[in-house]
Amino acid sequence: MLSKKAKYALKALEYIAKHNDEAPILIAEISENQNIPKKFLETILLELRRDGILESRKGKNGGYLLNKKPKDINIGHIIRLIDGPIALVPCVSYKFYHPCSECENEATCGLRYAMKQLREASNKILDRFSLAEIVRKETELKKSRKK
Amino acid sequence: MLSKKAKYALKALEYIAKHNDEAPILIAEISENQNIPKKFLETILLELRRDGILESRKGKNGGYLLNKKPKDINIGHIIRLIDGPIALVPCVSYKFYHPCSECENEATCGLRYAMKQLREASNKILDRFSLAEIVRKETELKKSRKK
DNA sequence: ACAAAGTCTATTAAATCCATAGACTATATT
DNA sequence: AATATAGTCTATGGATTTAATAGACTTTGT
Repeated sequence: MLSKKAKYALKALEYIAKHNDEAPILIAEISENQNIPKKFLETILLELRRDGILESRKGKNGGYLLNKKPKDINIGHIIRLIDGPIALVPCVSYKFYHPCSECENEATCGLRYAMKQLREASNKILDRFSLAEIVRKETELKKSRKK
Repeated sequence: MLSKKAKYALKALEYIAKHNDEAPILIAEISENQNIPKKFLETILLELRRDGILESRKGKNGGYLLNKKPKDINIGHIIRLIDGPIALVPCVSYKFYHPCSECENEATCGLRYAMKQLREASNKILDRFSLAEIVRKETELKKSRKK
């Protein structure tokens, strides 16, 4: 499961993406609208800024802005940034590769083979979803609901 | 990532599946061969037995046996049993469904839509892998290595 | 000068994970 | 019947991670 932190990060980014044409967005505003503890959110946004996803401005009229286009912000990337590997075992992770301590032979491990298939399928899906796509899908779902 | 417990469970089952024609298999034997702390393994095997995957015999000549055919033991099931949901958010989990506390409208949530696609892709892969398939793949990989 | 806003580091409380201890029960063998 | 073997069960402890908060600091617009 995603940690709350990761979910908060995604929700916050979605909120910012939706209001991105306008002025910088306040932490307090995101916190209230998305029901995220403000102090916790601060540290999350900081992390996203350090990664280059967000840009921030201090002082009056300050706040957060996207530093990339929504279509270039991939949700798999966000999840990995906050929660670490998506793969279920370290020995099949690209970004966080690390041999499994117990395994003798990685090349012939049947379980690893299965986990690799799973990772590949997961990545394929995650690659399809950028922030832009999430927002687009959401408005589409809302429209088809109203009818 | 899988917990150690889940990985131990899978490794232990794989070991038992490989030796299933013969007499019941000792906890101690699995522990030594797979490098799993014995006491920890006890509790894991107990859990698998309670779920009906394993059968046990007490006393002399006792030990553990599979209670199902390897082809009917699905690794997704094992992972869910030990670690809980595979889905990344509770609101798209079949087995552990639970609405996301923060979300207002599940039906129109863009993130949920993405997570649902991911869950479906994951399940599709996991359904392909039974214990039998894992063991088969492992021996196949070993053969092609020797050539 | 001052108020608004983000920055940074440290700390805490609760939960979860990994592992172990120890007393108990059932079974086979002699 | 006695004994050794092997699983059962409950409780507990330490380590790590997660979620959240505190508080002092910096930057910027007016």
